[in-house]
Amino acid sequence: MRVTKAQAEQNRAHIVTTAARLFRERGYDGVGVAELMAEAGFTHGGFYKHFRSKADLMAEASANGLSRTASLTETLDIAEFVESYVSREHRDGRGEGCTIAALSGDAARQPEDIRTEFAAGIESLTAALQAEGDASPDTHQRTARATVIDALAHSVGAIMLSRACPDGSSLADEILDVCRESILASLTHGDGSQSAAGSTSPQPA
Amino acid sequence: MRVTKAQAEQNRAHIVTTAARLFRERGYDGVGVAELMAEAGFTHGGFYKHFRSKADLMAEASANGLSRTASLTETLDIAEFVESYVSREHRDGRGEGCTIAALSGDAARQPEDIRTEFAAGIESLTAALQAEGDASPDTHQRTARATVIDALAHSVGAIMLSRACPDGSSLADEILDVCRESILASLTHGDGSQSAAGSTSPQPA
DNA sequence: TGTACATCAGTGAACGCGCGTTCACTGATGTAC
DNA sequence: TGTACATCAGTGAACGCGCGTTCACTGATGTAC
Repeated sequence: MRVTKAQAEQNRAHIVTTAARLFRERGYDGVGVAELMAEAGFTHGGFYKHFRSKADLMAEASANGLSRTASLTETLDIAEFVESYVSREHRDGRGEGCTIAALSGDAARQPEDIRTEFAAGIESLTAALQAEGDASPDTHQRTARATVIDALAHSVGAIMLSRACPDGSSLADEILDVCRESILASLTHGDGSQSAAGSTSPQPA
Repeated sequence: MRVTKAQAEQNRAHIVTTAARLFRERGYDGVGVAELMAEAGFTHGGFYKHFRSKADLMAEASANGLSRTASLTETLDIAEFVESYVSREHRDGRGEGCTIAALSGDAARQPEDIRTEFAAGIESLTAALQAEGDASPDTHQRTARATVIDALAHSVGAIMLSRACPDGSSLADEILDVCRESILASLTHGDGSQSAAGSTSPQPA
């Protein structure tokens, strides 16, 4: 059943993006090779015609997922990013969401090649958020880069904490609301004082 | 080889705290029952005299680790907490560190009983940080509770992002430094504007 | 352009291995008299 | 208090199962002439 070179490349890419999504949903250990190949529409044996090992695919899928996140962010300024990132939709859609939020807990225990991909992914995302928007210029407080890194870490923490709570719990939503407001406020003015009466997002009760 | 009731209870407690540490270090899936019992000084068969399943121990070890974190925090005010939490020592000492930072990525994929423990753990830690320190009173901006939740999520995000980077990478340290300064600044003044210079930052139009 | 052969993506059975869990057994502890 | 028996924490072999990986095989694709 040989397949054209173009088709084989396409199949390989499909396996990688399928794996990236499944890993985001269930973690690296939560997805087996056979299951992953079945989800992509193949039998498991062919896996090793494309990848040397599951560990190799883990690294490649991570890189793929991370660059996808950076791409999706390229048209957003940092406030828009935070609005969409620190949201119930993102929290509840692991598979389609940010690879950093979904897998950085797992990545911390993985070999260096995967952590290198994560560092590169964080750099890309930071660059994308700095590039967009004339906004977040250097203040006398901190550089634009520091502002972006800080908001990113804050946003990731909010999503991860919210996801660790039971579905539908009030704490899960409270964490998101509190953090979204705080991050947006810190972006609006210097490094973060007073709010405007007319903030866009709902306040927690 | 029967053992006194007191000894059995002590052994059980030892298994739970050993498991809590190992899970923090390697994740729930990264530690097997046999390995865990060996680390605690027993053979694997006896495991089921204490616990109904590995899943049961996972929930109990999580609760144990989370309450340990809250206890250790009881004497700290929130600024002291952030100083020690957003640090290289904490980042590099998963096993002895915060259960939330170590396992919330994994917890998000676990059954509800574990996520319920995490929500309770976040509440305890929040309460401990609110109780301590006359500080962080309500501002016109947000409640003391919101301040604590926000700083906690921000701190967790900083540690998790830093841990996802390669050991010794400059980005890993930069994330920690940027976030620590930012969180402390947001605690020192209202919700975070200007530094000692005392001038209000010019607002970008 | 047409023919003959080598390549290799994909298949599906099989491998060894480690996992969570069960079980018959041991022997000191706890209890009934 | 002393004796006889039941309890049960801990042992270590064994279980079925799913994992990552290997392998002989298929047959359409790609290539050499």
